[in-house]
Amino acid sequence: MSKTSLIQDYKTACSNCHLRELCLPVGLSPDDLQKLNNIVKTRQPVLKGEKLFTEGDEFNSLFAIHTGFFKTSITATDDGREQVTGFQMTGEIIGLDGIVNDLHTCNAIALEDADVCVLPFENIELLSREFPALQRHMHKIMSREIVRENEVIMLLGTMQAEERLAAFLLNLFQRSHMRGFSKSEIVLRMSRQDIGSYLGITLETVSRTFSKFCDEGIIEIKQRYVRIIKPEALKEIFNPNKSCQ
Amino acid sequence: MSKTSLIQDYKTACSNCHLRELCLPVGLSPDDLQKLNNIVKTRQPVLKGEKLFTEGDEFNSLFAIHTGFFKTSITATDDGREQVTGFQMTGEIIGLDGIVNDLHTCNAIALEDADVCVLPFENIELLSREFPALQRHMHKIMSREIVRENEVIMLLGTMQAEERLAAFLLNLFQRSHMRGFSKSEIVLRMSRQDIGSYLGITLETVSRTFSKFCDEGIIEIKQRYVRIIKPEALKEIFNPNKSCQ
DNA sequence: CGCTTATTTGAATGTCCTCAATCACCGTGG
DNA sequence: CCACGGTGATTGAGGACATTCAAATAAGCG
Repeated sequence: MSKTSLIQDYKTACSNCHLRELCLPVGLSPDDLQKLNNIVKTRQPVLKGEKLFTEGDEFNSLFAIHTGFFKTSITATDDGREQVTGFQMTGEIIGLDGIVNDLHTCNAIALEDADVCVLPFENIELLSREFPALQRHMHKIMSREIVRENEVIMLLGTMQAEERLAAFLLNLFQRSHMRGFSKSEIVLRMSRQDIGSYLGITLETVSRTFSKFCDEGIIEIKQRYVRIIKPEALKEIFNPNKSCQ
Repeated sequence: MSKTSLIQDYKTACSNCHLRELCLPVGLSPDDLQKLNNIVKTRQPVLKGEKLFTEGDEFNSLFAIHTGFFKTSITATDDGREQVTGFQMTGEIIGLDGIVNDLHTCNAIALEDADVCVLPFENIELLSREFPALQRHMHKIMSREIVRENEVIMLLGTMQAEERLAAFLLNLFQRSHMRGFSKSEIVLRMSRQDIGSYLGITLETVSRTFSKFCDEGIIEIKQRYVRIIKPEALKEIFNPNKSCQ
């Protein structure tokens, strides 16, 4: 075994990856866990601004984000309109949209330098047949994505700008906090344009709404640095009619 | 074997169901196909207006629509806002959102009298481990739902009212036509309120936009009956900048 | 046939968008 | 080190599209 492959084996082994609880928390015995290491083919770097995959690319693998931050987007076939469909961080899986037609139907772009674990889908299906716990986990991951998108649809269908931005911030901070970062401070990895696209509003409205929150003492914001001063106020904006029920 | 169970076996057998190509088109040998019949537990009627499941219900099964038409919706936790997340017709599978937390996270309501096949999820997982073709099919169904929701997000995030309604009509007619119905005529099963909720606009805007399409000779509409006169015009509205690219 | 609900249409209002200018930041090169 | 250009973000003013509120009409259901 070459030195290179030894290093790679070490680097890509799920069994001793500190992200496993986030990424593949299937309850397996230590022996079975070794087999799970076969699920990862390689670790692949993606530089900031680079595309991991694009609409129309052949689908072979899912990707688990080891480090870094991505956005996914789709573009209207005819005019060039872009719609950001999500932001993904450490431990999250991207590429699920590609399974149905063996083609990726969205773009995944790194918003900071990243490393992803390449999970060949054939491996996943093979191992899923062997390990019910892994099978169940894959089903849950897909279902979770469906539920997440349901929530985005709700946001886009019923909320106005301030509510959308409050929901966005709360969600981002919650996920960031789950990964061991501060509950109150964050550095946004995406532009105002990206936020606006995701929330179905213009970048100017994003900026104006941030400023409004700032004036009201709810957040502190300087460019991409955000600090939450009054989380309750954000939750109140997110659920405006709470007291009316 | 009692007469009842014989009838049920006959009624719910996938192997001789005329919808199989729509619902479970997995390439299996006749012998294997017999085993697939075990996937369906029962056939269950749902009357118009009844709920098949509700947010918070325990999740046990997916449902395949045998006959009928459903809407799925979610409601904001605090105020009562409803967001319609989709309309489902014959051959489509509902309930995928429930897998992740073993709880349904949306409501499924019959918009006309319906029959659904109850597919216990444990059966699906068991048979999926045995039949790679079924496993692959289930993955594709979930991925398809993710892609569908991506398209809804695009619609809600970037399109204006006329485009949304054009996209809605084209999608509905296409799916209806795939099931052997007319390419140009349809009877809507849902209210203007439901359409508006799905498209993120008010019922008044739905009505006004229908009237506008009517004035322009693109469609003919009388209450819930719709006839498409100029499908190209609808496609043009859906893709406004086609000629500019 | 009468009641209830769904749909259509109108007028006024409001939220967000568009267009435009200014400002802040970051990296580059002088 | 600082000036410079480019990109990203903020802010303002006017306008457009969709909403809200309201009334009238039509349709479905007992």
